[in-house]
Amino acid sequence: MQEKRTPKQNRGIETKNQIMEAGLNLFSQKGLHGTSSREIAAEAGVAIGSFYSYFKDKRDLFIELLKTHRINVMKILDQYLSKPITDINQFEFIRTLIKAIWESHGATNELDQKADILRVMDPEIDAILKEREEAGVNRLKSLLQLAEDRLRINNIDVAALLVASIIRETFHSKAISNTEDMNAIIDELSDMVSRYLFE
Amino acid sequence: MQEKRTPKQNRGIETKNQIMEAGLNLFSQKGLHGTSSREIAAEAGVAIGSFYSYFKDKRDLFIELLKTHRINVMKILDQYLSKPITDINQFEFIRTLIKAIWESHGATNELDQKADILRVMDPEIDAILKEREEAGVNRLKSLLQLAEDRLRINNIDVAALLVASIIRETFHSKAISNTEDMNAIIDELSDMVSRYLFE
Amino acid sequence: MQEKRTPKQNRGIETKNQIMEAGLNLFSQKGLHGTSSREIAAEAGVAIGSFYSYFKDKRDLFIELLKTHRINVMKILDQYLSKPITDINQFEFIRTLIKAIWESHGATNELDQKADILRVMDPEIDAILKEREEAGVNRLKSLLQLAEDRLRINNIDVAALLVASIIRETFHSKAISNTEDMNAIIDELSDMVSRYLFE
Amino acid sequence: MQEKRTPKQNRGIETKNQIMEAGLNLFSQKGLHGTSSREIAAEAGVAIGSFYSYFKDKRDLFIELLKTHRINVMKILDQYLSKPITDINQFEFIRTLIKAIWESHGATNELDQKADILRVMDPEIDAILKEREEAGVNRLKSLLQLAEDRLRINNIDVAALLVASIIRETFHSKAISNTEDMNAIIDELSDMVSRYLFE
DNA sequence: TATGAATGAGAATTCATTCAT
DNA sequence: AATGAATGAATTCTCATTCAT
Repeated sequence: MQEKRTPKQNRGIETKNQIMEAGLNLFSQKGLHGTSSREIAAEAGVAIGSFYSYFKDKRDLFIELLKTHRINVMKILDQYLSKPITDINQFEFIRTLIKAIWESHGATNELDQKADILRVMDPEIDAILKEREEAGVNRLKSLLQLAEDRLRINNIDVAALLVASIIRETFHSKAISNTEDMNAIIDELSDMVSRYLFE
Repeated sequence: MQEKRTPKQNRGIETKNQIMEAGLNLFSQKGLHGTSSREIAAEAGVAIGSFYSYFKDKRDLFIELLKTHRINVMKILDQYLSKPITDINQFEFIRTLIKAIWESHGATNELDQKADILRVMDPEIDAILKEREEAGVNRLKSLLQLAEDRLRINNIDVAALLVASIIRETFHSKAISNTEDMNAIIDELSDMVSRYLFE
Repeated sequence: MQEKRTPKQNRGIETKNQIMEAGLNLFSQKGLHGTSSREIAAEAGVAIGSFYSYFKDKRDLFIELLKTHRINVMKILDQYLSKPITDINQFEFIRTLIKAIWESHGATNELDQKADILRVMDPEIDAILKEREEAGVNRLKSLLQLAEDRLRINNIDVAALLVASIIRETFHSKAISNTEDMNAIIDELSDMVSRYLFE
Repeated sequence: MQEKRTPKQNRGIETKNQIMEAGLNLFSQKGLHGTSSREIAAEAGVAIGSFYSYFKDKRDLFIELLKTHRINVMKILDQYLSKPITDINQFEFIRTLIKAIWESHGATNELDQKADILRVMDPEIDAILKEREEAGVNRLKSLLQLAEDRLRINNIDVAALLVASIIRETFHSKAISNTEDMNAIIDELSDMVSRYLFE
C-alpha cells in the first residue's frame, strides 16, 4: 500500500475535508458496510485514487470520523458545564446536562448508532466507544460527587452508569428520535433522573 | 428463483431448524452483512443449496428470525404479567415487569441490536421493529391506566413512550449488558422508574 | 446414475407421455437452456425424481422429442405425397408439397428452431437435423427426377438443396411465421419455386 | 451496479474492443447461454471486473454487438447498391444484391443465428432484429418499385417480404452454409428470385 | 414406481484496492 | 496531488442430479 498522505498544501486539506464530509453523510445514512469507497469518492467529487491517498481504507475513515466527533462532543459539553451550577436547582441542573448532550449529538448521532453495531466485530471501534462511555460515566460521577449530600441513591457507581446509559440510549432510540416533541421528552427524562438521584 | 420450500417431512423440518439456529447464532455475533449465506449453511451443517431452498436469501432468514423472536417475547411477557398485580407494591410491580422483559430478551437481544441498525435501510425490518415497539408502549400504557389514580405524571402517553424506550434501550446498551451485576442494574432501574411514575 | 427406465405398466407409460408433452411445450417456448428440468417435471405434474427415471437428462428428452417429431413429419408427408401427382400441373404439385411440409411442421416448428441453434454445440443434434435435411433433399430430388424432362435447371443436386432449404427456412423465418396470411405466402413461394424449376 | 464505463483513454478503448471481439467470437460459436462472462474476459485477456466495467452483463454485450453489426451491414449494403443499376440486366442486379448481402454477413452471420433464437424470450433482441428485417424488406421494396413496369408479381408487399426472407434465411441455413460451393448457390438463388420477380 | 430433500459445482456479480499515467 | 482503468477475491444464487424413503 501507498503511504497514507498527510496534506500539507491547501489543495490537499480541502480534498481530505471533502472526503470526510462525504463519509460522514454516507456512513450516517447507510453505515460502514452499506457504503462503498467509490461512493464516498464520488460524493466528495474526487477520484477513488485520492480517497486511498488520505485513508488506508474505509474503516480508517470511519474511525477518524468517530474520533473527530468525540472531540467535538467533549468541547460542547465542557462549554455547557463550565458554568457554575450550584445556584440552580437539581431538576434544572439535570435538564441542562441532558440538553447539552442532546445538542452535542446533533450531526453524528446517526454515526454513533452505526458504530454501535460495529464494535462487536471491531475491537478498535469498541475501544473508542467504550472509552467515550467511560469518560461520560466518570464525568457524571464527578458531578454527582459534588452534590453527594443531597443524593438519595446508595451506589454512586451503579447510578452513574445507569443514568449515563439511559441518557445516551434515549437519544439513540429510534422510537424516540422520530418523535416530534423532543422538548417534552427531555423534560420528562430530566424529571425522572433528578427524582431518582436526589432527595 | 425456485419455489421456497415448506418442509413437510421431518427431515426437512429438522434442516430448517438447523439453519435458523445457525442464523441466529451468526447474525447475533456478526450481523446481517457480516455473515455470509455459505457461512450459515456450513454452521448448520447443510449444503448451500438447502439454505436457498428454505429462504429466499439471508435477509429473508433474518426477518423470519425477527418475527419468531417477537412471538416468543410476547409469550413470555404474557405469562409474567397474567398474575394478579394488585397486592404487590409499585416498586415490585415495575421490577417484575422489567425482569420479565429482561428474561424474554435472552438469546435474541443481540439480534435486535443488529436489526436496529438495519431498519434505517430496510422498511420491512423497520416496520417489524416499530410494530413491536408500539405494542410494548401500548401494553405499558394499559398497565399504567389500571393504576391511574396513583400516578404522579401528567402525560401518560409521553411517560409510556419514555419508560418503554428506557427499559428496552437499557438492555440494548453495550455499556450495561457487559456489566456483571445485572440485578443491581435492574433494581436501580426499577427504583428510578417507579419513583418517576408513582406518587 | 440410475438405469433409464422403460415403462411397462400403464402408469409408467402415462408418466412418460406427460413428461414428453410438458417438455415439448416448454422447449418450444424457451429452448433447452431456458427450461429447467424441475420446470418440466412441475408442468408434467410429476416429481423431479420421476423425470430422471425416464430420461438421462434434459438433453436426452430433447433428442427423444426431436426423433419422435421426425417420424411424425415423415408420416404426414407420405400421406400427402402418396397420391398420384402426374395429372396435376407443376404449380399445383409444388403447392401441394409446400402445404404438406407446412402442415407437418405444426406443433414442432418451434422445437426445430430451438434445435437449430443447438446443433452447433451438439454433434448428436446436428446429426439428427442433418439426416432429416438430407432425407428431405433426397426425397425432393427423387420427385424432381420423375419430371426430369420438364425441368429447366441444370444441376438437379444444387436445385434440390436450394429448394428444400428455402421451403424449410421460410417456415422457420420469424418475419414470415408472424404473418397472418400464410396462404398468400405459400402461393407466392409455390409460384417462385415452380417457375424456377420448370420450363 | 457500478456506473457503466465509457472509455476515454486509449487504454480503455483498447480493452473494450478486446472484450467485444472476444464476445463476438464466443457468442458466434456458442451463443449467449453457452458462453460465460468469465470466458469472455479470459479470451479478451482482461479481468472479470473489467468486463463488468464496460458492460452491464453479457446480454448487454450481445446487444451492443448486434447493434454494431447492424450498422456495418447497412454500410456495406449501401456501398454496393449506390452504383447505378439501370444498365445491368435483372439477373445481374439481383445477383449483385444477393452477393452484397452475403458479403456483409461475414463474421456476424453466426451471431445473427444466435440472436434469432433469443428473440423469442427477449423483447429487446426481438425489436432489434425486427427493425433490421423491416428495414431490409423496405429497402428491397423501394428497389422493386424503381422497376415496377418490368415486374410480373401482383403484390409487391408480399413479394418483398418473401424475397427478403428467403435471401436472409438461405444464408442462415446450416445445410447451405456448410456447402463448399457458395457461388453456385448464389447463382441459382439469383436465377430463382429474378425469374420470380420479372417478366 | 414415485417422491422431494439434499447436494455442490459453477455462473453471475460486486467492490476494495492498486498502480501506471 | 490527482486520476480512473484494471484487478481478482469473495459473495450470492441457480439448477442439474442423486438417493433415501
